[in-house]
Amino acid sequence: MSITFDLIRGHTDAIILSYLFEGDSYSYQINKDILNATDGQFELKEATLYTAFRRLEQGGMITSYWGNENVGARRRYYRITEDGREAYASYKREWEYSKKILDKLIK
Amino acid sequence: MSITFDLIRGHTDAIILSYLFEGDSYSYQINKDILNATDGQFELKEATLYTAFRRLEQGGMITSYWGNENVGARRRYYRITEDGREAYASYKREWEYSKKILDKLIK
DNA sequence: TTCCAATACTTCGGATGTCGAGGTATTGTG
DNA sequence: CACAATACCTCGACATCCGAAGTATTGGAA
Repeated sequence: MSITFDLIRGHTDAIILSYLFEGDSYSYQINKDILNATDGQFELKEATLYTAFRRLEQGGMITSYWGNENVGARRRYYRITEDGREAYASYKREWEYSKKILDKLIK
Repeated sequence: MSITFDLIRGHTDAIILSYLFEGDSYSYQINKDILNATDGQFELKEATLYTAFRRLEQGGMITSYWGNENVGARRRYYRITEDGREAYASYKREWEYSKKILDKLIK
C-alpha cells in the first residue's frame, strides 16, 4: 500500500522532533531512519524536510551547526532546544487526541 | 484542547463518506453530526465541506439532489455511490495504516 | 584515470486543501 | 417587524508538501 502523504501532513514537525529528541542528527540520516522505522513504506521528501527544518529553526524549536567531518560531504546537524522539547510533548498529545477524534469519525 | 486542523487534513473526504455510508444527508446536518460525535471539540468548516462535496461529486464518489422540503430552507442532499463506498473502504484502510506509521514515528 | 553512484545540502514554483470573510434566502419566534 | 437559526454558496489568502533541478564531495567500478 502506498500511503497518501497528505495523511501525514501536519505531523512532519512532530516526526522530526521525535528523532532529535534522542540526539542530534542531520537531514539525510533522519530520512533514512524514517525509512527503516517504517520498513521502507514511508519517507519524508527532501524538500519537505528542509522546509520543516527552516520552519522549526525560525520557531526556536531547533538549532543547527555544521559538523566538522574531515571525510565525506559536510553535514548540517540539528539539535532540539528546550522549547522544541516542550513543543514535541504538545505535538504528541495532539496526535493522541486527533487519533481519538478520527477513530470516532471514520467508523 | 483545540485541535490543529492540519492534523485532520486529508481525512475530510473519509469523514464525509463515513457519514453518507449510513444514509443520505446534507451539509448542515453532517456538520452537526460531527460536532455531536466529538462533543463539540471538532468541526469541519462550511467552506471546507463545500469544497469537499464538489471534489467528491466530480470524482463520482457522491451524487446530489435537492430535497423537496415544503417547510424550511431548501436542502441539497448527498448520496454515496458504489465508487464512493469502495473509496471509503480504501480510505479506512489508509487511516488504519497511517495510524500505525505515525505511532511508530511519534514515540 | 575517468565516470558514476552515493552522500549531502539547497532553492524554486506549482499543486492542493483549509478556512475566514462575506453573501443569499427562508422560516419561526419574541 | 427584527432577528436568530437554518441552509446554501463563493472568493481569496495561506500553509504545506514535493517534483524538479542544481551544487559539491568521496569512493569504487570499469
